[in-house]
Amino acid sequence: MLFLTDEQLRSAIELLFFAYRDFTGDPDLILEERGYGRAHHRAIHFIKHRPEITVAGLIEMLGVTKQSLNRVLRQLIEDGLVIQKVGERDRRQRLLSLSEEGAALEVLLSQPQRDRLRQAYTSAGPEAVAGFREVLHKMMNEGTRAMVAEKPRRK
Amino acid sequence: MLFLTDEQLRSAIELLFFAYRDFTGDPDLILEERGYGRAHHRAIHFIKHRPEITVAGLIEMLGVTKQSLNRVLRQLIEDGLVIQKVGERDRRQRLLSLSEEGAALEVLLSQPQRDRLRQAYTSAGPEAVAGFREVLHKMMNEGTRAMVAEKPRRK
DNA sequence: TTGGTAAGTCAACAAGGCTGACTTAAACAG
DNA sequence: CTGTTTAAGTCAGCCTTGTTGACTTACCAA
Repeated sequence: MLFLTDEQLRSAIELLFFAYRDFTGDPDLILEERGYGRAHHRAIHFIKHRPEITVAGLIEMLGVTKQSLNRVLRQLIEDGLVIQKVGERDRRQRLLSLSEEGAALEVLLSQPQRDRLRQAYTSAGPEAVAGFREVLHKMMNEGTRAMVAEKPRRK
Repeated sequence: MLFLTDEQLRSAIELLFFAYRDFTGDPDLILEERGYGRAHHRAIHFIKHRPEITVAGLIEMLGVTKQSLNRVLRQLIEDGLVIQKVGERDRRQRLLSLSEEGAALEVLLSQPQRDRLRQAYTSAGPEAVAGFREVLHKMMNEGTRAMVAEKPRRK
């Protein structure tokens, strides 16, 4: 298999490193203006796309500890970007969603990332995109795979 | 363009997040045993594949400050994994390369990542791989693109 | 000989991970 | 009803890895 040389694999490691670095670098300027970091961005992203997610659910998505998440979540709630609602089925739960202000920030933060992807996708074409998605999908751990929602969902 | 829906772009953001997380998670166990972190891994990777790189060159690749790199580089040199050689053309330069021990650790660290890629590549097939690489390439910033060496090189 | 450059270092700080211990409130099992 | 488990939140302390700023030493080059 010619496409599986050590050199191919090595350069894929670097491709991932550089592409991911540039990709995540985009929102940092906006975040910094508001005194937030990447951890805030990640929380905002998942709350946006999985409204009414529980704290435990968010912890699982992000793969961090409760204490680590709590630090950024507390700020976001205090600043009025994230809204907590007591669970109806289980009143111990706090269901999380974005306020209008929070949703606005999410759009602002993801805009440069979507622009970057759109440009790369357009230039590479649909078949390349399908391959891109397929490889990324197959790179994930078994348990992780289920976390990529193909359509927005609650939990 | 049907493949450029907002939903497609959003799920690509998550695909990248999860795939990259699992991908970089692999070597962490090995690193921890030796008291190293990801920063050490990155330095080792680039020194391995660009032997005789200068300190300034490495700083540029990694996109970190001299002080930040120095902390991990100092350890690696003290531990005998990285070797410094005074530059011949310019004696102010310190040319970096891995000792045998350092090279052995590099192999150990990159093994799970190569395994993961090989498995994903094999399962997805050559055309998907080509698309994967193309999109990643086009996602990078202009200036970053030149840093992915297609063949191992010095500098 | 002088000015710029490569490397290295010290100090201080911040973000964002972690563990461990503990509280409160609610759900659940018996 | 009682006791246990669970969801969330908090405090304290630690680590890694990034940052700025200031400064030294050695070397190159004009």
